Amino acid sequence: MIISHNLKMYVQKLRSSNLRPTKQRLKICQFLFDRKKTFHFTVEALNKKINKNVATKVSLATIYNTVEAFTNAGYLKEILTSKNKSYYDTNIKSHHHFYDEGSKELTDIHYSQIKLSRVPVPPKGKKIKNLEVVIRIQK
Amino acid sequence: MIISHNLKMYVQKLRSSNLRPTKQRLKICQFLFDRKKTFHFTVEALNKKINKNVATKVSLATIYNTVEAFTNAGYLKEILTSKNKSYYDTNIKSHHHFYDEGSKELTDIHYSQIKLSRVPVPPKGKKIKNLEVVIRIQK
DNA sequence: CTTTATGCAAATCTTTTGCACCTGA
DNA sequence: TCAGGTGCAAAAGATTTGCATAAAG
Repeated sequence: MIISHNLKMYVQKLRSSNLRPTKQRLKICQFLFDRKKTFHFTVEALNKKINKNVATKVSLATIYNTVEAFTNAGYLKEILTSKNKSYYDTNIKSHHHFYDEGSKELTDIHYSQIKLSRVPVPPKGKKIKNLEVVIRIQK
Repeated sequence: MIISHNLKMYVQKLRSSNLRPTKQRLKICQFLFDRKKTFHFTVEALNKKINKNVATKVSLATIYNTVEAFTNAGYLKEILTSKNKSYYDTNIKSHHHFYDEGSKELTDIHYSQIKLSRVPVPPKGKKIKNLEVVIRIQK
């Protein structure tokens, strides 16, 4: 296991969200956040990457639990797509996506690339949590 | 089975998409399109409704096949949501949705309610198929 | 008669759950 | 110690697939 100099930071981060900094969670934090660029992933893909060539594997259930916990804590954002697979994004800033139906790949669209000049009022008693634009593209 | 005066219309519609007008497809057409308002559904819900109190049931596999065929033919639109369930919409016109995370319900937003003043250029070799805005709401 | 669709059950895939064991505070 | 987390395997839920039968053209 690679020891990240960011480990302490992740411990704090987890603590501040009332999540115990367990080995598994820290490992997943490092994998997700020790990088220059944000990225998209599915749980299946994350599981494969995390458990590739390691002695002690993190169980799939724990990966599911952790991704959900991180999403609730605001470390990850779930991306809307069609079809039955959940995509997550380590970029939690407001932004949008191209979704290529052929390759099923997602590409970020920077927030400033889309401008909404008119947004509807939410139904009574509800407030807007977020707004996502997905542009489906094809050849 | 209720005989719709729109039956002939559906036969034509199916033929024009190279889909054989089978009993099952016509039944589903009637259920989906013989109404004043468009609506959203999941395959599971459609299956229940179609097969409620009928002598000869349409099999679930056929319902899946038909929904896919109708989507490819442009009679239905798949809606983007989180989580592993596909929603379809009989409203194929460009429009958007509120998605209530609590109740998991979708509400239409008329396309004129949202105005985009800036839309990005799609990647090379690709073109925009459609653009959807999903506004997540919560209490 | 030939092609395409249907029905059923089994298979697959993703996600959730129950529960015994472990671990961080 | 003890509440919360993990691992495993089983269960659940959604969708797909294979194949024999039936219906459409």
